[in-house]
Parts: sequence; structure tokens; C-alpha cells
Amino acid sequence: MIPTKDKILNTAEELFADHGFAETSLRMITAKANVNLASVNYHFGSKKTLIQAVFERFMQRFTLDLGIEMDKIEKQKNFKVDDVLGGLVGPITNLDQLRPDGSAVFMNLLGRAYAETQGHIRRFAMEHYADVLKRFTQLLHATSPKLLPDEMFWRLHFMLGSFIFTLAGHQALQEISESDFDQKVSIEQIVKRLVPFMAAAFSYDSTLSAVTNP
Amino acid sequence: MIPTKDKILNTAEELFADHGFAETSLRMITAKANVNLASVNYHFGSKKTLIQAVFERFMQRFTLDLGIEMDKIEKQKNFKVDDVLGGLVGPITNLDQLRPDGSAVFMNLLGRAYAETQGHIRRFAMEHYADVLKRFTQLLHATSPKLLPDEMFWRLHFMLGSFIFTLAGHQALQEISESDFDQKVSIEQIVKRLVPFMAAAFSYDSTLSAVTNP
DNA sequence: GCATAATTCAAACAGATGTTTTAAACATAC
DNA sequence: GTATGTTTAAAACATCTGTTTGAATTATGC
Repeated sequence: MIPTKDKILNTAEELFADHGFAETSLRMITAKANVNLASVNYHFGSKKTLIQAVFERFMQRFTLDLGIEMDKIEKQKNFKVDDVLGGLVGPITNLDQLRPDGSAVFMNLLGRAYAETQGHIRRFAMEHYADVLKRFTQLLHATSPKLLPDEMFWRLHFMLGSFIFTLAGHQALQEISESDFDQKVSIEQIVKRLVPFMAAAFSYDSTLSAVTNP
Repeated sequence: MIPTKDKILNTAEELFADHGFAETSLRMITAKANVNLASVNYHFGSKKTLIQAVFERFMQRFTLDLGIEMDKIEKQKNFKVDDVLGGLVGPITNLDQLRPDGSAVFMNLLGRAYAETQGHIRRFAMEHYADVLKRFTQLLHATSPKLLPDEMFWRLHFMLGSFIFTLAGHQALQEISESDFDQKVSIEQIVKRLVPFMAAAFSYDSTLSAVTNP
């Protein structure tokens, strides 16, 4: 028998990813999970903290795996941008073994969290991501030490946008890809396409403006 | 005296951008706009159509300007990726003359619309953007005719993600930039930094994998 | 100036929301 | 087996939501 607390988390996770936070009511969750309405407030205190709890499960696993991946990269002597960005593939796809379709669900949640109103999820997530993101930034910077800090900052967020946006909306993109090109793509394949694309952007030299065409 | 309909549109626009659609109630709008609650349903029918009306004002101007920009580029004989992407700068910044902080507001709305639940705004927007986006795609493809259609598709959406995500969250980024680097940046400056970055990504050749480092 | 239409207004509507309450059921320990 | 603490249950709570109503007001055309 699955504990009530877990039943709530599992169902909330699914519904949040599908419909968003504001659009998912506690009654929708408790009805689908077959638990009492009051149990959410009993176990989690409020809806807000339930949302954070849903995030926490994913983040723990993700940041753990990402940290390990960073360690590996750090030990390499001549790692490149592609290596650092490629380090994201594992931690993302590993979420699928945390739960069926885990990576997809997490990316949906992430996208929604970023568009969130008061940004309380964003703030909450940033606290947990802070150290990992810092290591990630440092490794990236090590591959392109010539880049000025402010340029680093912007490029990092440009990339972040592409990642979150693409993966949060991957369902729609997958459907289009299948109907237009007969290509059924997984999240892993999307990320693997995205990595060299962003790596090329990241390692371009802004001192030579782009006049290097034949 | 500003017509009630416009008062509603102006205030709704501001609140939607600041707080999101679901989190902005008609009572918040009508109170701030100093109009009667019922006037929203009288003038717009429903909240849903009000949201669309808010979008429409921006989209008309944006697509118009973007079309003009495309015409110019099309007439050049040897336009490059940077030229096509650079064509976005004008139409975006022009929104500031449509209304104070217009580009910022519009980008906020766009970001929120993309995270929207049922995607009714997304669908609505896509209908209006369809032809412009198609021209945009064609011009981009013309700069890199070797790219296979599916690779084109993905790169286009990777870029779209970077643009929308960055510009939708520009306020936070601007604040960080100012506190960390003492650099006060405008949306125009962000876009102008983003364009060569994405251009470099877009024009990278995936047949030669990235081994072209010194 | 009058009739007609368009707009504004206050009030109420019906329903959904998160949260709290109080009692019942359950589990655990002694 | 009784006492204690934990969990579930049904119901009510207060509040907020978008929308509708019907009368009052204002503007428009003649």
C-alpha cells in the first residue's frame, strides 16, 4: 500500500506537469489520488509547499547526478564546451529511471516554474541549484577563459533559455517532428542535438565579428 | 477622456505582464482601471477574449514591422544569418513607441503565453504569426541551404527558446547585470548580444563535429 | 426635445478555491 | 487492553472567481 503522502506527490506531479500549478486544484489531486482533501494540508501544510515538495524529489536526484558528472569532467585535463554541456545529458535522462517519463515531467515543471508569478518556485529552485550552477559556470568558463564575466553571464542565460524552453515544450515539438519528418525523437535525442548547437554558440569569438563566410 | 475599453486593455496588459493571466482577476483589473467590473464582459465578452485582445494590439504592430524588415532583407543579394536575426531588433524595440516599456511588456506576455495551460493563447498567436514565421524561416534557410529540414526545424526552436526565455525574464537578468557588472542594459542591447550568439550557433556545420580548436 | 441606442452601475449569481475544524479510525507502545 | 499519538474522514468555512441581471445613466440621431 502506497502511503498517502506519496500518492499525493505522484498525482500532484502528474497534474502539475499537465495543467500547471494554478490550474490544478487540490480537489483534482485528491480525487485522482483517492485520498481525502484535507490530507494535503495535513501532510504538506499548504499547496505552495506541496509544489515545492514535488520539485524537491526531482532536484535531489538531478543535482546529485549533475555533481557526479561535474567531478568526472573536472578530472579530464582538456575538456571542451561540448563536454561540459554534454554532462547534462545523463542527469536529465536519468530522471526517467526515477519515475516513468520523469525527464519529461520535470522539464514541464521547470518550464512552468519559470513562468510562475511570484517566482517563489524560481527562488526555491535557485537556492538548491546555486552550488551546482556555480560549478557548472566555472567549468564552462574554464573552457573559454578569454570570455569576460558579463559575456559569460549572458551566454549562460541564453543557453539556459534554449534548454528549458525546448525541453519544457518538448511534447509539441516531438509531435511536429513526427508528423513532418516521420522522426520519433526522445528527450535524450533532443538534448544531444541541442548540446553541439549551444556549444557552437558558446565558443564563438565575439572579437572577430562574423565575417568568416566563403 | 480615455474610453473604458482602452482603460481596460491598458491595465490588463500591465497586470497580465506583472502577475500572469490566471493570477490576475477581473476585479484587480477593473479596480485599478477605475471601471465597473461588468464592463469587461460587456466590451470583451469574456476574460479569455480580453487576453487575446491584449495580445492583438502588440502582434499587429510587431508582425507589420517584421514584414517590412523581411522585405528589406529579401532585397539584399547576399544576406547572412546575422542579417535575418538582426531583423528582429527593430520590430521588438519599436514596441516601445507603441507604449512605454512596450517591448518589455510584450516579451513578458509572450513568455507567459507559452507556459499557458491549454495553450489557447499559443494557438491564437500562432495563427497570427504563421505567415511571418514562415517568411522568417525561409529567409533563414536561404542563408544555410545545406541544412536539412529537420535540423532547420530544431535549430529554429532552439533559438526561439533563447529569445523568448531571455526576453521574458529580462527584468531579473537586467537587475543581476546591474548589481554584478554595473551595467544597465536595455532590451535592445540584450537582443543585439543575443543575435550574433544565436547566429554563430545557427551557422555551425554539424557535418564537421566540433574538433576545430587550436 | 424626444426616442433610441449604448454604456455604466450595483448587486447578485453560481461555482470553485485553499484551508480549518471536529470527530472517527487506525496504529503503536506499554 | 488501554492509553497515546498519528492518520483519515466528512463537513463547513470564508473567500474569491468569472459572469449575468436589470435598472440607472449617458450619448446619439432626428
